[in-house]
Parts: sequence; C-alpha cells; structure tokens
Amino acid sequence: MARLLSEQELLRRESLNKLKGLGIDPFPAAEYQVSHYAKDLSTQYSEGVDGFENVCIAGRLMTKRIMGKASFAVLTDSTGDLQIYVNRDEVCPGEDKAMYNDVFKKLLDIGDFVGVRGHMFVTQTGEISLHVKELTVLSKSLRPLPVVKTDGDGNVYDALTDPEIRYRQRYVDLIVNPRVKDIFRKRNRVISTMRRVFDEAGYMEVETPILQPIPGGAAARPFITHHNALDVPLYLRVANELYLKRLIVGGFEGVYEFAKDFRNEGMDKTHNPEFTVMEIYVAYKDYHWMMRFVENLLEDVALAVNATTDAVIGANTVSFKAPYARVPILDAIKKHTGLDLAGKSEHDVREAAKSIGLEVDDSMGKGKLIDEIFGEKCEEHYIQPTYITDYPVEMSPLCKKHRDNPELTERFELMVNGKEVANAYSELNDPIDQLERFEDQLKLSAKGDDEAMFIDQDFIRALEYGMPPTSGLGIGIDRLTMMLTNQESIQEVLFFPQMRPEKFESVAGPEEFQAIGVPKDWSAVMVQAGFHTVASLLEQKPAGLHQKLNGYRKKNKLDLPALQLELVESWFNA
RNA sequence: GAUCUCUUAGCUCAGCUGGUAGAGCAAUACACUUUUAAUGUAUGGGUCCAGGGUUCGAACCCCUGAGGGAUCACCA
Repeated sequence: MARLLSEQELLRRESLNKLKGLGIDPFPAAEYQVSHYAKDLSTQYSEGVDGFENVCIAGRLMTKRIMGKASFAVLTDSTGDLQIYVNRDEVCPGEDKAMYNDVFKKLLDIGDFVGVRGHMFVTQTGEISLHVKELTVLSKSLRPLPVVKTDGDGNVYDALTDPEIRYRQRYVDLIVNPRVKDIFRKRNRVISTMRRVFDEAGYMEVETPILQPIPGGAAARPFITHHNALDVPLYLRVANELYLKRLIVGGFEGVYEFAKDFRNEGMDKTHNPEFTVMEIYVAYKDYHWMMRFVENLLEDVALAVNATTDAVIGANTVSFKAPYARVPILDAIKKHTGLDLAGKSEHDVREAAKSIGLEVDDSMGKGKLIDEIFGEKCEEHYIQPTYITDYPVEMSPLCKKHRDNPELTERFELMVNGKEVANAYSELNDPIDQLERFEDQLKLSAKGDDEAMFIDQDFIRALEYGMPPTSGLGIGIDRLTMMLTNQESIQEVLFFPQMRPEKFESVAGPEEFQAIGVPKDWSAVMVQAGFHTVASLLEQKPAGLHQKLNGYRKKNKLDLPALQLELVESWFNA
C-alpha cells in the first residue's frame, strides 16, 4: 500500500530527512516541560511586568513571516495563539547558524510542533510576543495544512469550509477553525453543569446496557447486532428508560445517565444515527416537580455556557430564565387550529386532521394523529421555552394517566425555538396498566406502525415488585447544544458525525514494479510519473512507455540511468 | 427515497459561445533585523470527481456512477 504524494508532501518528507541529517530527531520522545500556556502569556503579560524573563511554551507553528535575520511566527497551543520572535543571532549565538538558517527558515513548516524558551516583550506594533532564545523541534507535520488567515478587522481568508473535509477530517477543522473548538467546549459545559446539578441534588450517575435483548423505552427502529457466544440477536439501545426505572425499583432515590442512543432512521441536519440523551429518574416526584427542576437546570446550563440566560438562535433570542409557560397540548391545538379535540373519538380526530389538510392513514391511532396535528400546526409557534403538557394516553405508553382525566397522561415536552428538547413524565408504575399499554402497542404494531414498542416482560416483573411514584426526564444533549451554540446542524455539535465510508485510493508500491523487472531506482518514481498501478503501466505500448519515462526523467532532471527499450519491453513479458 | 445543485492546484475560487486551464494564499529560490492577510522578484505545482457518449476538438454539451450541500418526504 502506498499513497500518491503531492509535491508539498514530498518536500516535507525531504525536510524530515534533512532534520535527521542534522542530528535532530523530528519525533523526539522526551517530555517537554512548559512554564506557561499561550493564553496565560497574552493575558497576563504587558510591558514592564516582571516574571516573564524566562518562559517556555509549546505548540503548533501556524504562520511564519521571515525577514532575513529575524522572523515572526505564530505558535498555537491548546489555549490559543502567541506570536514568537526568532532572531538568528539569539537562537544561534555561536558561528553555527544552522538552527536558524536551515532548521527554522527552511525545514520547519506550518503545522510542525515546536517548543520555545525566551522572554516576553511587546513589539513596535504593540503585539505581545515571545523573544526566542532556544527552539526545540517536537514533532514534524508531513501534510500541508490549509492556511487560514485573519486580518486586523477579523476578516477570514481562505477558511476551510468544505463540510466533507471538515467532518471527515475533524482534526483539521479543529486546528484551522478555532470557533469549532469553542462549540465543543460549550457542549462539555452543558454536560458538566448538568452533572454538577444532579450530583449536588444527591442523584447518582449510572451506566446501563447499550446491547439490549429488547430495544425498549422509545418508539424507534433499532440497529440489530448478534452475539456469537450466546447466539442471540441483540439490539443497540434506542433508550435507557426501562433500565433506569428498574434501578428506581431497586431503591435508588435518583439515577441519571448520559447515554448514547442509536436509531436506525434517516439522517439529516437534526438526526444522527447515534446521539446523546440525558435521562434522569427521581423517586417520589411528579411531572410538576420536574418542570420546576428542568427550568432551573436549563437556566443554570445556559448561564454556565454563555454567561447569560439569553440564547441567540438564528433570528430569535430565547430566554432560558425560569419559569417557563405551561400549555396543555389540546389547548395549544385549539389556539392554533381552532379545533377542540377534548373527549373526541379517534374517528373525529382523524376527520379533524383531514379538515386542516393533513395526510392521514388508517395505521395512525388517535395519539399519533394528535401528535401530527401539533407537529404540523403548533410546534413552530413555541419559540420561548414552553412546556406542552397532558398528552393523550395513546402516544405515551410509559406515562402515568392524568390524575384528573384518564384520557390524558402526566407528560410534558419542552419546546424551545419551535423544537422539542426535553420529554418528561410522571412515570407509570402500575404494572397492570403498563402491561395493557404494551398490549395496545402490539395492536398498533399489527396495524402497521413499525415503531410501536415491544413488550418487556422483565420490566413488567420489576414493576410488580413495586416502584415508588417517580418522575423521569430525557433531554437531547445534541439539540440543546445546538441551541446554546446557535448551530443549525447536528453535525456541527458532534465531533465525528456519521458519514458514508470514505474510499481511499492507493497506488502500487515500488516492490510491485520491481516484480515485473523495473530497476529499483526507477520503481520509486513510477507512481510520481503517473503510473499508479502495474496494470496502468502495462496498458501502454512498450515504445510509447519508453519515451514517456525517459521524457519524465529528462523533465525532472532525475539522477537515474536512462531506460533501454529492450528493458521496457521485457516488463511486458514478465 | 425524490427534486435541485455542486465537485477545477494543499486552501478559497475564476474559467465567456466547446479550442486540452488561471488568480490569491500556501510551496520553492533569492533579498530583507520588530512584522502581522509582512513585502519585493523569480519559479514550480493540475487524472479539471470517475466512466462512457457527441464532436475535428470537451473542465464546458449529453448519459451513467460516486461523493458533498440544499429543499421535501420519512423519522419523536
């Protein structure tokens, strides 16, 4: 296996070898101790401040501006950028100027890792910089990095924008587009803030199975895999709800899990096959308590992420400041469509859905119809955080019936910017009711709803031992992060969004050419000469090939013996 | 899955009515001791996504395919 190298890559490999020739290890093993980070230096230092006479940082070289015996460069570490000033006679105090003239000016490229030691100063143009006394090569970069430049007004030139490269090679995106790092730092703040709130409340983080014999807890198509030793199918979880409730049965007061869930469905800018959901279950609480808990939680999260409860999402500004409005779903439908569905039969609801122009079919039960009406006509209106409450019983098979109306459930979804971010219940803990609801799901399944849930007998058994009244919540971490970072697509808040597998083109190695009789020194240049495989070589006519190769030799002034026609002809007989 | 659209140098992009390619940055060489999108001069760099077709001639027109993006459908 080999890969076609660009001119720039070949040059960098040459530089690598020249470094070795100078006795410099381009990939040294030793620890490199830094005294500061770039951000420390650029924020703490100013002209005349003591304590910066001998500082040391390490990072990636991002620009080089060479002016004869002096150069400026930008070094980027995990905290940010710092300009360094490299002067020939400072870096090379003796007669030997190789470290500057050769190593720094020629053999080091943008993307290489170096460590520098020196003192801080401010340039004539007012930029805080490190005056380098000692330069250490830490790691060579063999591929040219896209060079993104930003001018004094903050205009960005030649930014890497191609989504395919950005997502497939996220490491390049992260190197070159600093804002991308901020998105992921904010994502981390979302998670760490939630974890802190839960831990302070005394709830316990737990882990539950990802490989499940029955994919329960949500209406979704699962991924199927197979366990060899047991010889059984297993499913990647679509939710962890049923396992967390088993733990409440087992006696924990509150449990939560940041879970990767997997759903074998379409991909678009709000759906990735694997995604992160935080689910939490707390004993002796109901959904009213949970609403108060969630609004306080999200206020904390928004503050931790953006230092304000206001979040700009596209053209809207959303306030996460508690409390949030509460609207029963049937009131929402009445308000936005004029339809009063309270107490209506499935037939009436279907007719109502048709009356406002929705496409319906017979596989849709009453719950799904109401969900459709809400999704089509109402959802978009809820920009500010709003709890939509009291969903019909049919679309919530794991949720307790409403204490005042058995047709409804004690459920809410939190809508923000017209989209769902959280879903919570007073959890159903009556095992007899739960079994009936599962059986209703089976009927839906028989009608053709391929997302209806399976019956989880072990879960029923657990409930039969008794589960305290419990409220549960799920929050889509990806979507919440999208909102708090003002990103339109889920791919922007996932490090490695799912993509079609990439095809890597490989070219023949020198030994493959040698196998048909190509001389060793010639075999090394065949690929560069345009013959990526032995087969492509042999498609040529011998005389033409002979001409082309010797032409290539002449054009590139290669230090190789010219090929004889008889030799080229012999390759075709090998 | 449907429709539209894009794919040209390491990156961002031009490329007219069909005449086998250009710019800026990056790279290479030289000059230059406080620059900052450093500058000046010179140079190299391309399977124009892939495969077919039309044509004397295709980056360009047609077909097929691959990949990306957008919209819609599906999907809590």
